[in-house]
Parts: sequence; structure tokens; C-alpha cells
Amino acid sequence: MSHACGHDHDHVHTLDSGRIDARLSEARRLCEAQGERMTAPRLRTLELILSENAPVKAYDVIDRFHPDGAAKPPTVYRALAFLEQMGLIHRIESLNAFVACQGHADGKAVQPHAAAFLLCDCCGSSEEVAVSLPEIDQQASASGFETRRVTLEARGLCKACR
Amino acid sequence: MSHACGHDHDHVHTLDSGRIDARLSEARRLCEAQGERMTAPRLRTLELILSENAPVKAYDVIDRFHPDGAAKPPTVYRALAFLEQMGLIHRIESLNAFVACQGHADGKAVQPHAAAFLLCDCCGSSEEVAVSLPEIDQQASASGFETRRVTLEARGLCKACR
DNA sequence: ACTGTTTATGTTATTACATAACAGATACCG
DNA sequence: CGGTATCTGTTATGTAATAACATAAACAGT
Ligand SMILES: [Zn+2]
Ligand SMILES: [Zn+2]
Ligand SMILES: [Zn+2]
Ligand SMILES: [Zn+2]
Repeated sequence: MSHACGHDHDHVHTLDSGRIDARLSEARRLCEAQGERMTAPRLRTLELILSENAPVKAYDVIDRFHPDGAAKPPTVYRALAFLEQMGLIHRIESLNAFVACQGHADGKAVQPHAAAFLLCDCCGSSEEVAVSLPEIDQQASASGFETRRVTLEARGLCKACR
Repeated sequence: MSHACGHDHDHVHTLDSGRIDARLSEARRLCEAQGERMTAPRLRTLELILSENAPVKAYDVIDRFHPDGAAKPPTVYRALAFLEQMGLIHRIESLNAFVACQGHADGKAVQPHAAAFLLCDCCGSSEEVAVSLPEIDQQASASGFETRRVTLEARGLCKACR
């Protein structure tokens, strides 16, 4: 984690392993409840993303996948696609990275959903926030546009890094 | 332009060359007014993006840059960065592509600005819409987050492709 | 015009990100 | 158990973006 901003990034806290295990179990339940399989590579990919608790690059997952040596890219990209479909992770377009969905943090199952993100350019932290988008919905309606997915990402500085 | 959607994409209209020339002249004026140079590679890059009138991949610009043979990537990526800074084009994160700013279409000079986009997954068309984002601004404030740039992209089907 | 300084471009090479294609294994269902 | 669908392993390739350094053009002051 390189930075030249004159302050530390201790405020980017990680999840303890108990909390991660809980999230993984819950993810397995959620998949099985929908007739989907939570396989080893999917679980491992989710584990690595949860461990970071911030947006992670696909190739970071690839590099850390095995204790010794990297995974093959398709293994991880397929797992990422699956986890995203299940609503367990989100892709951050402006970072080419993936982050665990915060909608599950409190133990509730959450269907795949659009989310907005506050992304710190200094410490790399991410906060998922729920927003409605009346204006763009209205603009879309006015244009006869049928919206399927919305990407909303705010880049800037978090409270601790300002 | 490949598609298997059962309808044509004639509704994706291009700009005629007179209109493109006008936009290029205006871009030059806008740069010079700010003490920036509108050089040949920058102008050529903008021309290619205006010609498409829809989001264009960087490597499409690279391939078409010279009548015979491609440009080198840094040439085009540097031009793209410049044009984006000048507010003449926007980067579409979810497509890894660039589109001309529509704020200049009516002859007005427009400062660099955030914009939202309606992006058709079928015909590839793009519509730039102006929106304010009270909810995310509010969420950011509540979190002590200082927003610098916002990406807002709606993917779906345009009126003609629904 | 001369000269130092800044800004932009040319060029080579490399790094980062993502998917196609197909073979093999595993789960699931009747 | 056999057939089918789903998932994984593997190789190779395709696509997107930048690092690093050399060259050239513009600019400002003399
Ligand atoms: Zn979420
Ligand atoms: Zn921060
Ligand atoms: Zn614009
Ligand atoms: Zn369309």
C-alpha cells in the first residue's frame, strides 16, 4: 500500500477471521437457497475479497489464490462473475476492481442490486451506499430508455484522508 | 457493428462533415482561449471520436489514426487525457470507451463537468444527460466524504432498440 | 536570432485486464 | 447406473493502458 499523503491508513480496518467465516457461511446458505453451488474456487475468491474489505483487483485475487503460486485467470474471473450475479460482490468500474457487498454485513440476505460507492483515492477504502436515482430515471423515461443496470461511483477523499 | 437483435440500427446517426468541422474549430478556440494547444494528434483524435458520435474504444482510434497503419498507443492515450481534461470528451468507465461531450453540440463552451450517460447495449448509442445528485451528495456529506468526480452510467436499451 | 525552459511527441517495451476454446471432472436427475 | 448439465483446468490469445527515455517543437526573456 503505497501513498505519499502524510497520514497513515489505519482507519482502513479489516474484518477479523470470525467475521469472515460468518460471511462465508452465510454466502453458502444464500447460494444453496437458490439452487446454486458454492464451490471451492468461488468460496476462495469471496474469502480473498472479504479479507481485503476494500476493492480488490482481479489479479490480486489470482496471485493470492493458492498458498504457492497463482491461479489461472479464468478460474477467478468465472468466480467473480458468479459472485456478482449472486449479489455477493460488486464490480467497481472506475477501478477495475471488486468489493464485497455491504448489504450482507448485517446478516440479511440481499438480492442483486444496484449500489453507489464512495471511493477514497488516498487510502483505497470503499463505502457502499443505497441511493435512489429519480433524476436519471426521469431522464431515461423521457428518452424512452429502458435502464437495466446503473453504475454510480463517487471518487474523492474519505473523512480520514481529507 | 454486429448485432442479433432483429432490427437495424439506422437510428444511430452520424454527424455530417460540416458539423464535425464546426465542432473541431470550436474545440480549437476553446483550447486557445485557455492557453492550451490544439495539436495535430489531439485534433485527429477528437475528429475520430466526433465521427463516430457514440462511445469509441481507444484502440479503434489508434487503428484509424493514420490512413495507412495505426498510431502508437501513447500518442492516442495522451490525446484522450488532454481532451478529457479540456471537457471535450468523456470517458465511459463501464465500456472502456470515450465519447464526445454533447455539451458543445449547440456551440456553447462548457467547462469540464460531470455527466450521466444512457448507454444502449444493443446499438451502442450514448446520450449525455445532465443530472444533479442530491442523494449521493447527502450520503457523502454524512460520511465526511469529499467528492471529486462522479461516474454515473445507465446501461440498457434505447427507445429504438427496446 | 540565441538560449534555456517548458511542453508535446515519437518510440520501444512492458504491464495490466479479460476472454475464447476445448478437454476433463463433478454434480444432478431419472 | 447412464445421460445431461454445470463447473473446473488449461492453453492460448485478445484487449486496454502505461513506463521510460529520446527527440522535437513552442515559448519567453535577452
Ligand atoms: Zn451491495
Ligand atoms: Zn481514505
Ligand atoms: Zn459533457
Ligand atoms: Zn439502441
